[in-house]
Amino acid sequence: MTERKVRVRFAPSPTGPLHIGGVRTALYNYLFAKQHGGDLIFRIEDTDSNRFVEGAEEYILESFRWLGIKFDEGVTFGGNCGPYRQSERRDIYKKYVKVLLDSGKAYIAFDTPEELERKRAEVDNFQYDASTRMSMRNSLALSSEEVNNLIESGHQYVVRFLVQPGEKIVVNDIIRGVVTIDSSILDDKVLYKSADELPTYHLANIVDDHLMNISHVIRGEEWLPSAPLHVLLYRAFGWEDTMPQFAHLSLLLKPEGNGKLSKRDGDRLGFPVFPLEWHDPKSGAVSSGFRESDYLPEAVINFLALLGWNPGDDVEMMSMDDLISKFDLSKCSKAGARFDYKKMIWFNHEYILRKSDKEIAELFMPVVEGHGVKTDMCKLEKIVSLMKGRVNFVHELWDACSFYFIAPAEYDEKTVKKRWKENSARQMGELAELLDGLEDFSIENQERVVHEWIEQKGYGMGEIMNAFRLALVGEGKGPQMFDISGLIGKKETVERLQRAINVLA
RNA sequence: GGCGCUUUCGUCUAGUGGCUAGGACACAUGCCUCUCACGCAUGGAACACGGGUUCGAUUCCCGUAGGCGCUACCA
Repeated sequence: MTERKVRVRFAPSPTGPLHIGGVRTALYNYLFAKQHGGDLIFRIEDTDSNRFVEGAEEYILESFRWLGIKFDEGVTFGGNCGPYRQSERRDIYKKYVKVLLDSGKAYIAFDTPEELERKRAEVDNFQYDASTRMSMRNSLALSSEEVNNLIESGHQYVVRFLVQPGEKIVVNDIIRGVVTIDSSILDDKVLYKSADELPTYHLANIVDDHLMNISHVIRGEEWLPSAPLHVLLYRAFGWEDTMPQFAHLSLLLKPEGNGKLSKRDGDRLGFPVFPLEWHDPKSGAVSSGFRESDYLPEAVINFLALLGWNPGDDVEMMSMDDLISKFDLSKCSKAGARFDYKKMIWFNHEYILRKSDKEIAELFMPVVEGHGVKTDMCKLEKIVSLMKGRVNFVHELWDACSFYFIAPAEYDEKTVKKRWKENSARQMGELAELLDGLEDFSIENQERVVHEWIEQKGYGMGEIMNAFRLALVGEGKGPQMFDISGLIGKKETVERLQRAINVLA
């Protein structure tokens, strides 16, 4: 077999925000394409006009821009296989529906949805297939005259695929190996609806993948049961020799309990399941997104890549380039993976640690300004360097370090009880005087002078430092004391000391 | 119900016909220390069950059970 150029696609339906499982599928497609120097195509599968949601397509595109997943071809990206929106490919599908009809591989059926509904209610496990099709209203059971009359009198119809029973169909899956099923369990799937002149997923999918030269279909496990049908369709068109290779990915499951991951889990446990915040145009409901919840895109990518795939070594921190070089479809796990959002938070922490102080300071600046504080980048970078290791999210930096900008309005009761002793007011008074007299207010000099003074007076290091901290911070937290006083400056340090003495005395 | 997929610590997973079954998250303890964190160290914690095959099965085979998915004129 000649080596084919790798061409893969991500083909969502514009029915709402992009689920995080879909993001992972897109990511795996991207990694696979880039590793093989291939193309990733963005196709919109909007063959169900009833489920179209305004803004969904733009949302999906924006999500991938944020995550750094790039497409080579498709809707908004151009390419030679367009149009890439299925609703704009009606004429193409009609042509292939006719091919199937003419060759007897498909037939026309007039049964209305209501009739089928009734049938399903009457007959247990009713299925439109070899065992039932001759008793239904279709072009196999009716005379061609009747069929023509029905069409000409304006009856709506569908085109169904004619499945021959009793055949073993083999699907070769990169992740799961050989999957064999009996064609008898398949039903005569609807491929086309005259009502909206659009195909269903199955037909559109096969025609497009063929016409767009797709080499590998990497998609969710929910498609595995229909893979045999797809094989049959490739065969019916005579395209079996260029049929793409399949890889069916396991699904993402709830962090706890049973079932697949849903938006409700995120709401309940406090994490997003969508890349970006989504405002539902109909209900007005707002769903949180990773971006707005302050996750770094690199962290989301890294976490998602490892959910259902593992390079086989112990390395967990990987950039997009690392992932591209290491990714391996055959190493994807077969079983579903629970969405371990706590580990994702850890990844975010690690990425904050790895980013430069400057990068984090730039992300943090709007948060600071949002609290009505004006500061300069230089100071903020210093603060970030002292504090970034303590947080999981950039916005948490504010709670961790607001004391750099704002003097404590009150003093934490428990800390006061523990750290503010009988002698504290007097000692802090001495300290204020000592620091106020300092010419050189550098961290090093403060430290030297204060330590000398503590030793000379015979004070305890802890009693002084903890009371000092309470005065500057308002509670018992923060980095080394002189890193605080040094940054807020002599005047502010002395003022805060004096205020504490007055309030707590 | 039918069909298919699947099963290693609580979670994500590595791995093997013979190993003290490895790593990470989470959890616990300790160290560090002027506090709170970070960090570091240590610890507990798994081969779903029952039959085979085999000198020996977590690993191979068959069942059972659990989990997941599909079963639309949705994707």
